[in-house]
Amino acid sequence: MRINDVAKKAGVSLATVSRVVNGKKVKKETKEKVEKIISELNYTPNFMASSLQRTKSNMILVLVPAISNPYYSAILEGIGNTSKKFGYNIILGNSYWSEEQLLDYLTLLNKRLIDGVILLERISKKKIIDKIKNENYYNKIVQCSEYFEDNDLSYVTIDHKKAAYEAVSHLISIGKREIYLFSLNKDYTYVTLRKEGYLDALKDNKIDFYPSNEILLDELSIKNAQKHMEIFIRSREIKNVGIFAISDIIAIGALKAIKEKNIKIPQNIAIVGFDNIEFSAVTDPSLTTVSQPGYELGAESFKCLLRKINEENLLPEKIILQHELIVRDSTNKIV
Amino acid sequence: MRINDVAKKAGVSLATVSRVVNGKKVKKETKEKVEKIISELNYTPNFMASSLQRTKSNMILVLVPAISNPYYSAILEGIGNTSKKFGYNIILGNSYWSEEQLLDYLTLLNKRLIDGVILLERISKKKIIDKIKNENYYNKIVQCSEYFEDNDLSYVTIDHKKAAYEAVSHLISIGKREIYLFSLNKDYTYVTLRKEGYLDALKDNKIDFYPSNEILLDELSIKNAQKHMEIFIRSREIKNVGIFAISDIIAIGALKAIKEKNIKIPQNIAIVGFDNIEFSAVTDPSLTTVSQPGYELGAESFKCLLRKINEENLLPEKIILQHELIVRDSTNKIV
DNA sequence: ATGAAAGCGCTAACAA
DNA sequence: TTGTTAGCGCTTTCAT
Repeated sequence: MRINDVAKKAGVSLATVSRVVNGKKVKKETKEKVEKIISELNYTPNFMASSLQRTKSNMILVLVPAISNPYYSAILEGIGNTSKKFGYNIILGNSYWSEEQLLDYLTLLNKRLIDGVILLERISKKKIIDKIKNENYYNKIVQCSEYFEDNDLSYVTIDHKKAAYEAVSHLISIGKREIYLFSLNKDYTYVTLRKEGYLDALKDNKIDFYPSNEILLDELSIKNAQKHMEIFIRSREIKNVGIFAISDIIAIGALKAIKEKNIKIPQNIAIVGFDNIEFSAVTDPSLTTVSQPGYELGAESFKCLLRKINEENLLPEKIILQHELIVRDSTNKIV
Repeated sequence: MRINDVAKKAGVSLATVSRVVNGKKVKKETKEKVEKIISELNYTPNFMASSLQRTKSNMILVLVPAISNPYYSAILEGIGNTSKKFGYNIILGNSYWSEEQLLDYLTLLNKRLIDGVILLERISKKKIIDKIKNENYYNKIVQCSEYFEDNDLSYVTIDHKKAAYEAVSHLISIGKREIYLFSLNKDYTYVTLRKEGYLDALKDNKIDFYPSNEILLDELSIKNAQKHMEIFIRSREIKNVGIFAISDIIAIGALKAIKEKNIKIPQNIAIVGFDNIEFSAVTDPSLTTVSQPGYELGAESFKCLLRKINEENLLPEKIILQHELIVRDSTNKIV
């Protein structure tokens, strides 16, 4: 079933059918006649043929480190709904934290399979920057949430530093002065910024920071966080501790370990997470956390990418959305 | 940068370059020469052009009701890793439980954008069956986990009925005889089968079933489950109750409501979930649940689809993988 | 308003 | 082993 079959049956040229299909100017009667035949024959244009000709696929890649983190689902929903509205399809890529995989996925741009990329994974190694520079992909990539600060790259994110500052200040406001940072041993901008926010909050409250205040996980997983919290508890006296975990995943694992030792929350340990994933509301106790506007992050990222693709705004855009501290029982004295 | 540019620079015909790119027989020296030029020019074949010619895209669609359910992440990992190994890319589709969206996604087959579909969403309405029949898509679709029983459609799943039977039998074995089913008010095969397993277990233990034993949620969400469990608790005396929730999402929401009322678990309420999502291990108490082999379900689904695409086995395959009951504290008397 | 024809970049059948 | 050439199915320019 090709455009030619439709043309013949409708008694017009294939150019006319193409015009009808693409909503170009065609006489009303002709249009109706052609549309009738199209639906009779159940004709659907061949995606490859039209993409090849238009040198545009209307597909974009969304690349995440690991889809298993529910934090991404709201973002994906935002991207998915918005992109659909504009006639785009999404390819989802999982990098599994690997730079090789990321580079591999970026070749989809070279293949002309995708028109652009929304990147939730970090841009690290020189290799990746070089590729972006050499192939001039500055207008084909928008970073979302995580970002690499570069004069020519756009991103949509939140103010991670400020959010962390507020989270830690909250711990201080409920009387904690011994505050630990549960973080990741990975070189992500958001990790660095959240640590900076943590440090600033300590400083502004005249609390000293010691390297031992920082617990670094090699891997972002509930189990791993649980393990590290068990060790943490075993290795010191717990009296009036505050924990700032840079991800709900970490906070939830930690919470489990704390509960199992029957340590009073928030009296002896208060804990704040980050991301406000759905599960953080139903842990026991419920988890105080920073809510990121996931859906909007996704939606705005797509719109930003679309501006690049359509060449409506080729200037780098740096968009910061609002976060919100959600106070729940893990830091609530009234419990 | 086209294949022709490579051909000219290498002093061969474009056919030869094509052969090198596609790993066809070419004299070793020619091959090396061409490969050198390819990497010099940084040539990547145009996906659309080769797909158009080969009438094959090496892309498949994976369609889920809602990516926010972590149950899907292991399955997606299985599909993703396996498909990558065979040179396929994945498009992820979210139907958001809507048949219209599903139908919409299936048109990607008509557009020749995808070679096949792994369906984790249900096939319901006549419309969908008709489409599959009319377009003869029997060999382009493999169902995974959820399935519609049809003589000509393949699927990869577990024995939902047996798994539910074991879960409920377990509740009975720890002394519960008042057992409620927390389920979904949706016409999914897996929902029906899990109910049948539940009913069989009751029957085999001479426990009567009353319609009031079944609590149906309109929507699969933690919040919704929590709300329903709150109503449940308010409306009856809780003494020695067992709950079988057909999804961990439901069980986790319910658990939160139970905890908030300080009802003893498992003494007064014991609860079993389904899916063994990561969070079920760190709820308080940890959740007894049925573990599905998510990664394998995904991997096998892809391999099955590949057999259809490659016409290696066009017979419908009905593959049942093994599940496992994971007993944790929500049903463990020793707690 | 419509048609004819060139060509998007590639693969594969056939020829040499 | 390699080259020539005919499309894959569509969009778009240029003519009419």
